[in-house]
Amino acid sequence: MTISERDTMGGLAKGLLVIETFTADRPRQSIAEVSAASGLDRATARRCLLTLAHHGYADWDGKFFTLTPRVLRLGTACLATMPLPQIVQPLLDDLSDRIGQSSSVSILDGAEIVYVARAAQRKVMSIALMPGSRLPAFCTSMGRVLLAALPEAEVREMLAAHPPVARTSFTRTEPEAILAELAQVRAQGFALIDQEVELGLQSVAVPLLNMHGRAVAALNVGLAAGPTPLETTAEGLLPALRAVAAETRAVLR
Amino acid sequence: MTISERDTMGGLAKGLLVIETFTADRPRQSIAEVSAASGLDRATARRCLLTLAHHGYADWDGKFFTLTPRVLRLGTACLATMPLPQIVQPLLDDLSDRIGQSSSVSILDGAEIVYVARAAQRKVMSIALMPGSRLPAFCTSMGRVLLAALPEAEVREMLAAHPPVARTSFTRTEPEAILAELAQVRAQGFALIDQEVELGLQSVAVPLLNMHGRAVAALNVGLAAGPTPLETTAEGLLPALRAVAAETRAVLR
DNA sequence: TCGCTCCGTGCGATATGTCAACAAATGCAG
DNA sequence: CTGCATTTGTTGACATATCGCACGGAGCGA
Repeated sequence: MTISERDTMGGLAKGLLVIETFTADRPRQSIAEVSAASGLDRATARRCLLTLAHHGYADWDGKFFTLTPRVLRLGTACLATMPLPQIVQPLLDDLSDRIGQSSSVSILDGAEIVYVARAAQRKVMSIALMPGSRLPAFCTSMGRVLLAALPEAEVREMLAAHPPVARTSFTRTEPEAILAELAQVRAQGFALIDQEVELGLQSVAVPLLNMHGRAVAALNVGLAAGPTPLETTAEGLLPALRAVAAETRAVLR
Repeated sequence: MTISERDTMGGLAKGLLVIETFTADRPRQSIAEVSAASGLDRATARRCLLTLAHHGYADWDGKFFTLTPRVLRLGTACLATMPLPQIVQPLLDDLSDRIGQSSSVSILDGAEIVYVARAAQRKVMSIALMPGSRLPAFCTSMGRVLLAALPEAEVREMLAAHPPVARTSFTRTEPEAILAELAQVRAQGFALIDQEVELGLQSVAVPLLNMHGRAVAALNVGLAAGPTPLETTAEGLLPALRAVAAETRAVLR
């Protein structure tokens, strides 16, 4: 059950590391840049890049490497293995249609939430969210719901390892304040976020439990901040959210 | 420029192959299953899987392996390196808003188109499309536009390598018919699809050219099939599509 | 020309793939 | 339930691939 150091392939891990060095800031990299970004030897980085290029995962103009859409296939191979998106997408579409707001489903990956399905309605967020998009867990409604399902010690560790960074003046960043919020979320069964991710954006999230009662994902709806208190608006939305959660429960494992 | 067999890492290629063996049909696989699906030796497949698990790309319950959302990060690393999605997303949002239909941008990857940005409006398609989703190029409006930009010999080869499969009774599958369509698309500068992907779904696409005049992507809008002839509806939509294409041209490389 | 950085390559040490053997698990027939 | 056949996971040994280091050469700016 435990993975011994002996039966693991360094080359594979290094190659994946190389892929991850490509970011929006560095879409085109030379061998030396990848080497610096990954900490690998230049010769090794070169072999990784050439391998990626040879198999169509990267393009090479003799100097710079770029990732190709072929790499996307890896990610979607993963999304495709999740039953969740397929199950919830129609429910999200329907939900968004009825309440007139964007709704999303995400799961937790470390200290981040990953969107796995989304029905966009009107645009309130400045950035486009899509399946695969990531946001920090600590300041999002879905993140709060998912963190609340974890042992407190684990969350404390996570916050220490990834110190919260404020995104707006509303963002709570002190670990103790966040843990207190989580306790409340745990008690009330939903999370409210008021402009902690982005100014003007509020949201409500509930956990999606599987058949064993474990929170495997979260469902939220976004709102444009208005004069109505968030609590009041949330009251109105929660039944619809809970209805979706109830519908999915039986089919999630 | 040419990649010699000597400077490639077998392990990396094999690991990526292993990741790609996970599909919607086979989300949970044992070592032997992966070995069979990838053609690798059981011992090798085991090492790949253990490596993936060790680095958080896979989960292991002692018997079956599953991919984790960590793998998604590879795909999004790739999406993030593309300037295209960020550039076109706001334009798509605006376009969809004005014409009241879903619009998307995709690029060509082999014989498939890959969605890189999308503004969903109402739901006409049975399956949810999202960035990263793939459809065959030969029967989609965006695919036709992108194939039309390729040398005919290349398309002919591609059609031979990936024989078209009919998705509806409207789908053209004979290579010659498709090539004829492509010639027309090339001549008129846009593509129309009438229920070749899915019954009840029509669409119009135009190429997005970069500053050098090369078609690097395609833009489309979907329509619910109705009594109005597709040509007529398309007439009305094309100016808006072309306006977006013109706006993006200067910034695409 | 010099100094610098970067790319490609040769080499010894090490990691790793392949193959075969083995043990445990599984399935099946009676 | 038993015995047998088959599949599966794991391990060991050996040949080979690959890593990381070091070096040489090319490009480039001063």
